[in-house]
Amino acid sequence: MEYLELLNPQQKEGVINTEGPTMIIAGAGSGKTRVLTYRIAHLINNGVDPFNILSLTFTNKAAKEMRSRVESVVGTEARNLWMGTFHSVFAKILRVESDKLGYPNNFTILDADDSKSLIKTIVKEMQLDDKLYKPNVVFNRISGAKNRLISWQEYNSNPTFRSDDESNMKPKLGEIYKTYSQRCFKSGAMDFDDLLFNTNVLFRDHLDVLNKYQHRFRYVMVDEFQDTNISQYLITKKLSSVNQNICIVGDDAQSIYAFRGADITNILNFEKDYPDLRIIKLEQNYRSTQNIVNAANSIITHNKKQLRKDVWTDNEEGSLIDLLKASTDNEEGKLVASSIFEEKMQNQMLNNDFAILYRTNSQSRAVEEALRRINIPYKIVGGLSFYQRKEIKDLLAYLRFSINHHDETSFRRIINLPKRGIGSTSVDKIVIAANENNISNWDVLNNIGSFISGRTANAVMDFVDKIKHFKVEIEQKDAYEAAKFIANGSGLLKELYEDKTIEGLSRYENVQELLNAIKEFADNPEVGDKSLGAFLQEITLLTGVDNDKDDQDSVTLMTIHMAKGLEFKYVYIVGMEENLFPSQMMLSSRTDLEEERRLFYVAVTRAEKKLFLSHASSRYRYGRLENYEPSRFIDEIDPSFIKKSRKSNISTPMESVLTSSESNNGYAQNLVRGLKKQQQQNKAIKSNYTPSSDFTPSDTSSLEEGMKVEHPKFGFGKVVLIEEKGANRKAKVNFDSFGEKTLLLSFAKLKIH
DNA sequence: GATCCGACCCTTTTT
DNA sequence: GGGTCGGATC
Repeated sequence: MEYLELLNPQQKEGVINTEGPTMIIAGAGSGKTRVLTYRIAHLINNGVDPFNILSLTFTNKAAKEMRSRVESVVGTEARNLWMGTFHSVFAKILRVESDKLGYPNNFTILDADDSKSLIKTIVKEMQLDDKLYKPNVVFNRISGAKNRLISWQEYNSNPTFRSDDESNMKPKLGEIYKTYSQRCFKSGAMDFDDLLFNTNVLFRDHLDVLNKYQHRFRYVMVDEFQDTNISQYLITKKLSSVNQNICIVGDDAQSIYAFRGADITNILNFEKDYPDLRIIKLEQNYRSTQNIVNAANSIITHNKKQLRKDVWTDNEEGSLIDLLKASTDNEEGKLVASSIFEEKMQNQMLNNDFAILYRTNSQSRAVEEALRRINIPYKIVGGLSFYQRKEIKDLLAYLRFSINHHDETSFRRIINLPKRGIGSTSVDKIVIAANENNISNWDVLNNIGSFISGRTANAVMDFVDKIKHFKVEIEQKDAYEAAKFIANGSGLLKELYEDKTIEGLSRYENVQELLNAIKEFADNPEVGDKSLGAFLQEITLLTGVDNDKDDQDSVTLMTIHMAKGLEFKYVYIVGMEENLFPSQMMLSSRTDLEEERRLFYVAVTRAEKKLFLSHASSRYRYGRLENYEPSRFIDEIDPSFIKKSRKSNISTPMESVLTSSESNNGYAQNLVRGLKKQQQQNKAIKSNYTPSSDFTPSDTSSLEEGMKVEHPKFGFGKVVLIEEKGANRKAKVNFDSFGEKTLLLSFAKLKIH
C-alpha cells in the first residue's frame, strides 16, 4: 500500500475512509481522479470483490482511464469492476431486466438525432405547426421532464405544465410527449433519458430487482456529482440505501450541465440525506501555476452562488495570461496558430501539449484552416462524431432493424434505401395502416398485399425477405460476418462504391471503417458475446470523446464542455467575446450567466503552464461579418494576472509577420527565424511553378510509391515512400523543383497525375 | 416517385 | 456558410 505515501492528508482521508457516506469536494486540479482510483484500489486490496464496486463516471473515456489506472495498482482484477457512465451501466442492467418493463431485451437505444427525427414525424402526423413545435424545443421539454422523473401521464395531469405550455403557445406538448413515449415503447426503443427514467421505474416497481443490485453494489462511487440530474441522483441513492457506502466527488464551481437537467442542489440535498456524512475538501491544486490558479479564483468570485472553497497551489508562479487581439475570426486563427508555433519552438514542446478550446463547435473552422496552413497537425475531439454521419447511421439502421423489426426510426430510414420505389406516400400508407389496425409497421410489411398492391407491394416484399434473411445471418454469425453480409446485401456498400466523387469515396471508407470497428470487436478476446446485438448495445452510447485511438502528436481542438476533466500545458481559449462567450442565450438570467462563468472557470483551469485568451473584433456568422466586443469575462480576471498587451503587431496576421523584413518586434523574432528558411523556399517555388488552374486535391488513400503527384506549393513530384497508416499516413515525395519532403497525407493537398 | 433548386433556418453546450 | 425542406418538373 505504498500508494498511500503518494497522497496528501486530505487525499489520504478520501482513500482510506471507505465505509459510510462520503462527499469529496474537489477543486480543479486537486487530484480527485487520483483519490477515486486509489480508493477503489484500496477497497480491492482490503478484500472487496471488484464485482461489488460500482463506479460511475461522466464519460466512457474517464471510465476507461480510471479502470486502467486501478489496474496498474491492483492488476487484472480491475476488469471486474462495474465502471462506466450512468447511461452505459444502466443500459447493461436494463438489458437483463427489460422484460419486467415490457421491453424486449434487444431494445434499440435512440440517440438525440433519432429522437428528434421521431418527434418531427409525430409533429407532422398531428398536423401541428413545425415552426412552433421545433424538434429541438420539444425534445428538450420532454427530456427535462424525464430527467425530473415526470412521466407523460403525470405531465398531462399536472395543471401547471399545461398552463405553462399554453402560455408558451404550445398546448400540445403534453400530447406529443405521450405519443412519443408510446411510439418509443412500441418500437422497442429507449432514448438516453429513458435509460435512466426506466431504471428508476424498475427500482421503484420491482423491489426484488432493486434488492439484488443493492446487494451487488456494496460500494458506490460517483464522479462529477455536480453534473448529475435528479433521475441519476435517485438511482444512486436507492442503490446505496442498504450499505450506505456511497462516495461522491464533485466541484460546484465546475457545474456546467444545468442545461441538461443537472442540479447543484443534489450536492446540498446530499448533506440532508446523510446526516453523518463525512465531508472532505481537496483544495491544493497540483495542475497549474499560481498565476492560473489565482486568475481562476478571481473569476469565480464573481459568482454569488458557490460553496466556500480555497483552491491554492505550491507550484511556480508561472507566466501571465496572454491576450491575443485579432480583427477577424480568421486572423484569430492565424494568431493562435503562429503563437503555438512560437511556443513550440521556444520551449521545445510537443503538439500534444496544446489545446484550443472554444464555446461552440462552429468556431473550429477558422482555427483549423490556420493550423493546416502552417502544417501543425491537429485533432478535433467531439463535434460531428463518426456515428452521426449519414452513411454510418444508414448502415446502423439496417443492422438495428434486422435485429429489432419494430424499430420505427430505423424502419423509416432504410425502407427506401437504396431507392427501391417505396416513397413517402407508401410509407405514410404503411404507418396509417399500422395505426388503424393497431398492429406494428412490421406486421403491415409482412401482409403488404392487403394494404398496397402492384409494383410497390413487390418492392416491399423483397425488402421484407431481405430483412428476414439478415436476421438469420445475425443469429448464425458473429458481429463482423453478419454486418459485412448486411452491408453488401442491403446494397448500401455497392451504392457508395459506385459513387466516385471525393465525398462518395470518403463515405465508402467510413463504412469500411465501421466494419473494421465491428471486426475489432468480434476479434477482441475480452468480448464474451460477439453477436451483432452485443456490438450495437455498445455503440450508441459511445461519443466523440471516447474514441481517441488517434495517438499522433497533434494539437487538440474541442469545446470547453468536452475539455472538462482534461489538462494541457498550453491552453488557448478563443472567441472571448460578448454574445459568444458568454453566449447570448445565457445573458438573460443570473443563473445562466453564472453557469457560463463556471464554464470559463473550467476552461481556465485546464491549463498547466500557460494560458492564452483571444478575441476578434468581428467574425463571420451565417456568412455575414458581425462586430463583437471583448468578453466581460476578460475584465473579470484580476488584471495583475494578465500580461500588458504589446502594442505592435499583436493583431498582425501571420503573413505580414513573415514578410516584414525587419522584424524588430520581439513577438515574432523567433517565429521569423524559424520560418525564414521555409519562406525563402516558398518564394523560390512561386517563381517557377504555378498550380494548374483546375487543381483539385485527389483522395490519397490509394496513393502508392512511384506515383506522380502535384502539390499546390511544391509543384510536381514523385512519391518515393509511404509510411504508416490511418491518420499518421505520410508520403515522402521528391519534388522536381524542391527536393524531398515528407507530407502528412491527412493534411497535404495532393493531386494524383 | 425521383431529382433539382431555391428559400429558409440556424448555433450553445452532451450522455 | 451549410444543411434541410418543399415545390416544380421530369
